[in-house]
Amino acid sequence: MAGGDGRAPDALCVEVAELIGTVVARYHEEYELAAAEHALTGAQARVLTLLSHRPTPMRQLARHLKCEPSNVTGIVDRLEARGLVERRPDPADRRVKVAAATEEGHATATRLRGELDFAGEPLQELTPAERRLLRDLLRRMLGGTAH
Amino acid sequence: MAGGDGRAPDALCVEVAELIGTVVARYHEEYELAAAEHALTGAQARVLTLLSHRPTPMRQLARHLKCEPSNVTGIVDRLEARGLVERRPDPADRRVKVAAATEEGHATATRLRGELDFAGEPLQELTPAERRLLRDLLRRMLGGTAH
DNA sequence: TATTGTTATACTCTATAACTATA
DNA sequence: TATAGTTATAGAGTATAACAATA
Repeated sequence: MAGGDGRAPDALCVEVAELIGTVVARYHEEYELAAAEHALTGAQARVLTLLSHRPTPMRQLARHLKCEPSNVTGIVDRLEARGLVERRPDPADRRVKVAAATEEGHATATRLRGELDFAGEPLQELTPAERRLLRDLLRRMLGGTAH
Repeated sequence: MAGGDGRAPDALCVEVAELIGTVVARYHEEYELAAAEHALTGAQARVLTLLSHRPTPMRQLARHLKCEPSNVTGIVDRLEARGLVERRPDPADRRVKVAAATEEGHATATRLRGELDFAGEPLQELTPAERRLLRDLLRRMLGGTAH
């Protein structure tokens, strides 16, 4: 951490950190709001979004969400009860269950994606050149591990 | 939202949106991790941080957290049980209870703050001029409502 | 009457541990 | 024996509704 190794806390860094905090807060607000409009929780919306990209075994889903596999059981249960997701067997390994979005699940995910385009509106405030600048700065900040 | 009003989804905007998503995810990871090191949940850490700035009535705390007042009762209960927070009467209105960090609460909040300096490390990747650039871009993006 | 805080209730998310069926 | 998924359990956060004390 900055300031934890003897450097004085830099006012500019603090301000940027606060701005990022604001971005994070607003991102979450919009995410939860958009999910709620489809009667989904944040966790359910995240799983549905993942599954709308590709069918995924339960275990792998847990790794993506960085939570225990037992949690995924419940989340997928609730999505399945609403007909948005289904469990399919894996022909190659009968232990594995592959969660996949149903047709209705895909439709919901698509509508969700449109509403979840957090950065879309704020980014209209910037010119294309500024967006490229922002992209490059964020890339540098996040280092090689991003993407 | 971009693309929701007829505009074609812009690859650059999508990329920036994904980068921001990465920032948000990393921010939360670090926040929860730092909180957990003090055996605090995210919500408890947020309340303790708020109270370390200033004592706050329960109702106002709920508004800050954007949740129902009944939730705050439980969070403050658990912080109070650990001696990090206390409830004080408001001399001006006997209905009000003012939650305040204890001495130990302030100490914990201070240690937490050092570890929570999310942007500190990543920002070291940027030059001071780049940091100013990033600050200005974020300010423009967030518009007048930030801060 | 309106407001503050709490209680009671129900649901979701979370981790841990034990279980089953496969491998 | 190891792995994939589930169940059981317990704790925490959340919203809703009803309540007591105070304004």
